[in-house]
Amino acid sequence: MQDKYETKLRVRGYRMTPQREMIIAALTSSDHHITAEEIFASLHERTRALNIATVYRTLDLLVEEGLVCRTDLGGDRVYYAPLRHGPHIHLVCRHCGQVIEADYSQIAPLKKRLQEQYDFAADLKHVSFFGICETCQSTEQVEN
Amino acid sequence: MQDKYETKLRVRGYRMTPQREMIIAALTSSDHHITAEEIFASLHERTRALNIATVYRTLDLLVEEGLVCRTDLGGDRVYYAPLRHGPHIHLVCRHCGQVIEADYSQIAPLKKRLQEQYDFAADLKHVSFFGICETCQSTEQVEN
DNA sequence: TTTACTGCAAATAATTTGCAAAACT
DNA sequence: AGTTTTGCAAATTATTTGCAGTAAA
Repeated sequence: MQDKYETKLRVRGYRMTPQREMIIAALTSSDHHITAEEIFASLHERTRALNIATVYRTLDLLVEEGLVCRTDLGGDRVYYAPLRHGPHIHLVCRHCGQVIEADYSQIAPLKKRLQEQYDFAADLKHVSFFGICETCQSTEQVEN
Repeated sequence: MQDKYETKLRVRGYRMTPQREMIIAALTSSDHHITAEEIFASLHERTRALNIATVYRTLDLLVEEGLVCRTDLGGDRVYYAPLRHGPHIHLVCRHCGQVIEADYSQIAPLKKRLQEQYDFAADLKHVSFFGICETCQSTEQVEN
């Protein structure tokens, strides 16, 4: 699985290093969105051969090469995820922080309408929407 | 126009100060989204009786009181705008930075669908979508 | 007079960067 | 060997905060 990433990077002229291998492994083994800091923390407890700056640089590289998706899930940290699932929507609960992944087909009509009516080519492939999830709706009052 | 803001704040027990007046005036007179730094800069060139920290604190207050909308338009700064228009969508061009305001009705169906299918109450009142605007589409290649 | 509000300067905190040393190919 | 990549530590930058002084009410 990580092999694909490594092969692509090699083919494109990048070098493969233990650090990059670790980071890719951490990314692909996590099935959720993950921050640079989380990747660093999970790896750093085993080996000291990794620096947080390298994590950021590698993530930037992976995003630029289109192998990883960078997502804003609110808050101050940026999240990363492998692209394997393809486009999807993030439904981020403001109360419990849970992230539900909704089907991309949900916004296809919207994308079409924005193009037609505003001539705007919206990139909705990894959009995040904020709100309140089912569980928290029953607990909290909905301010909507 | 600003009077409404000031009245509401007074009624809710807040004090009215020259600084808050200035900030509210700057916000309401700007018909676009504006950053804290921009507000500060525009006011500070006339009077030294204003501090950037006060701008941030006042904006926080106005947002908490529901009088101003805080919006993430990508990039590292946060944008603010008076709520007068009511809910709307921001279409942010990644190329030229232009922000088109699209009608909220565009996403009403999406909101409904997310509620039905995922039991998720999405807050889409001031959503931003990133993409390429008409002008830039003809200039640039569309990576979509 | 009371206590909210402001100014100032220092603190945060995620991310970035310069540069010399290390290590892929 | 030659160039990319890394580690380290310092820089960046929007925003926040502690605190003492100022000013609404």
